[in-house]
Amino acid sequence: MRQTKQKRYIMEAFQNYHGHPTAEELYAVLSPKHPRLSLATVYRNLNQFADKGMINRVIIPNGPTRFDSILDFHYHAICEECGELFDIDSPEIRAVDEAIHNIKAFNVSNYKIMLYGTCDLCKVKSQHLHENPSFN
Amino acid sequence: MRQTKQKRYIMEAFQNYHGHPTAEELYAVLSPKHPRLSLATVYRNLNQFADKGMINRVIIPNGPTRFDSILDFHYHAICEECGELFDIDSPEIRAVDEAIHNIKAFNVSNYKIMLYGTCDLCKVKSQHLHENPSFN
DNA sequence: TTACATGCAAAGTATTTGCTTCGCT
DNA sequence: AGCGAAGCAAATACTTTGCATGTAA
Repeated sequence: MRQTKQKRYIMEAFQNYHGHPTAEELYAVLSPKHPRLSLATVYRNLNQFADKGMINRVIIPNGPTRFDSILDFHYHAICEECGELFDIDSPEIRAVDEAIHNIKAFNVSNYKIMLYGTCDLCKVKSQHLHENPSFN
Repeated sequence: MRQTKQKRYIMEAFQNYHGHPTAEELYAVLSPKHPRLSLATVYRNLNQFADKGMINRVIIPNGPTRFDSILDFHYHAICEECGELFDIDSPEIRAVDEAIHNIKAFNVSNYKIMLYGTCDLCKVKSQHLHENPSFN
């Protein structure tokens, strides 16, 4: 993998990005400063980084692929209220992973899991709304 | 949901289809007998059936959505050799489901999981190849 | 210098939608 | 009769690819 300034720009923008950007989102950040950068290059490089294991691809059902800088073990969860993607880890999640490794059938070598629920912020919001319907 | 002959054709083709068809695959089966049937109608009806809980939508990472007639609890697994999608159930899989229900964070209300491994047929094939490299 | 990367536009894949017409109920 | 559904084509969303040019090693 050859060093290019595009690769550096993309990796830098990715690391400064809070959350889990899509290729388009990174392109939107980079495009103003680097008008000649093309979306295809962003896609190509993010895919290359992911293939090399430098970053994580998070496939979203019914949505664009997002990328994740956390390489350590964790799960992903989508908040059904706000649509945001979150990184999740806990002892209970380790227990899920362990249970999956116990599956004997099918030579299971790998898996993808996506959790759906409510993030902390949306949980608080709906509580306030419940207590005071004019809250927004 | 209004009764139409298209709905009947699609549901019938779906039930006669062995495995997990995509909208395109069902359309390919139906199109010769019903040349006026449109792919959009197949999509619209499969989505309607799924929304009504009559059939199951199986979202495939990097691939077209497949549909499943089994409504009972089970998981899905993709064979990494042949690409086929399989229905899976076993006590170990129930244990995974249980472990997921034990997750306290994020108010997890739902999840999607896809297992990757090797199906029985491909397992046998690769054993034969191992024992006799000319096997095919 | 040469092989890989980029930019750009075009194509690809999967699916949905606008709109007119059709046909259940 | 009225309104949801079908047919068709076009649009959409996301992503990849072909090809000429650029540039890192």
